[in-house]
Amino acid sequence: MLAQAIELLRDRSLPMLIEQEIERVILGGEYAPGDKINEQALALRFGISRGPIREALRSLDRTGLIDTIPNRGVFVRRLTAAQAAEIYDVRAALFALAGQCLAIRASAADVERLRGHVAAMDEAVARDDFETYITENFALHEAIVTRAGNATLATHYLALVKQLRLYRTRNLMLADSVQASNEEHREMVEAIAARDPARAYAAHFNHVATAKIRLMANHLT
Amino acid sequence: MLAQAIELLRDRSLPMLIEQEIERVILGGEYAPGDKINEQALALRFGISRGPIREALRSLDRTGLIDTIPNRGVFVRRLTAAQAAEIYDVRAALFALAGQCLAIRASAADVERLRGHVAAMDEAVARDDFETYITENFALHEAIVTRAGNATLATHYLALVKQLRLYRTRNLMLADSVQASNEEHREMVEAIAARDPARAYAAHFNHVATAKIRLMANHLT
DNA sequence: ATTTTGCAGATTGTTGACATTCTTCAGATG
DNA sequence: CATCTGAAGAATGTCAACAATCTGCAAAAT
Repeated sequence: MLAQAIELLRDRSLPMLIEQEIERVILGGEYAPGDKINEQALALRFGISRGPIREALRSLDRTGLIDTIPNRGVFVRRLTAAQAAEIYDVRAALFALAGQCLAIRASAADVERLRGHVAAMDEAVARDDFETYITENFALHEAIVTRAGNATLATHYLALVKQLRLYRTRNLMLADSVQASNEEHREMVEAIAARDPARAYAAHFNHVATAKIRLMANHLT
Repeated sequence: MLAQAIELLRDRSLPMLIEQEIERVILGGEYAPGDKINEQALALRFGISRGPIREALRSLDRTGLIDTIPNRGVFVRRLTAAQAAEIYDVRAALFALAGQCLAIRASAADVERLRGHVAAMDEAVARDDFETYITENFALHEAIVTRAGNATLATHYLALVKQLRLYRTRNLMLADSVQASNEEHREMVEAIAARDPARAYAAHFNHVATAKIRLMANHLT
């Protein structure tokens, strides 16, 4: 127990842990976009002083999850539809690059793993198990991005996805759109399996571009 | 004078100013990659306490300019050749997107401005004025990225360029490579002027990809 | 001779207190 | 009645001191 706690703090400082925790709180929806974040309240909640809290907030600010206004405080970032669209465009470019890279260097194990995620999503759709679908969906995207062999790419991509979680519309994925989305996944994975970089690039770009359109259409309702 | 200082602090807090200053010191080469950054020394240098210094460092850490090792301190980030190559690949993808976007929405004034930068670089090359060339070169890239109409894209692109400044090889641009580079600039700008997104995308991507090759070749010498 | 141990100094981590700024709202003013 | 003024309370900004950890080196042990 103690050894575990020590191990935890070996390369994770208190501000880093606090940052992770505040991020969880924000993305978990406990604070809504636009809400003010009170330093004292957080310090009290975690039983520490305001110093580490402030350090964590400076980091979250750079991550794009909060807005800091001097002498006014920090607020959960509020994304406009236009900003969300911007982020989707950048994300599409990065994801396409990831797909292209992975199509070049993917191992047989990589391909097998990706196919596993697609199959799991197929089953989840059949079972109307949306929770599993969402988990597997993220796992597939993360696997593609982290196995692409470019850590910088992965970092920036994941930062964008985090920011997008601040843009919560009625995010109820319609059953048929989910199925269509997984067809796109299949094309992505098969392009990678075929070791076809151009095809993978197109499939990955198209997937995010389509997701953007779906989201924007959803936004109008 | 006072009013100016007050105005400066209106939406720029002390930690933000300090962050900018530390960044300047790092990118200015005063600290070399791998060097340890002493909090106390910085606090003394700026005549403030360590609190704001630490906040600035947490932000710089997320920016990717420093590495933080708990209980050991912060160090100027050291980029390997492989990491620099990674960053170039991501940068190429983002810059290509910027070129594509700008080709769609550029105003006549935008095109004129871009052509002005290219012309200034032509003149600088003729005069062997490398300093001006570098300034204009950055100005052109920044103009393209900020006028592309996607703030997220600009933010991430500029962050990558900042990181690349940590990778200093013998960065003496050879005279003919500079001229070749400006020919690429001309093609980029003319593609934008022609309002041809696909051509602009290709020209911008090619420019960064070529720059990467030049840098990597340079690295082997 | 090599490794280990154990200080002493230096550096990072954290805290609580104080200074400054902002927010709120009641009361005054036109 | 609307607007302005200004004090009280609360929140952010900064600091200096203390605690915990690391580094370097000398002395001891194998």
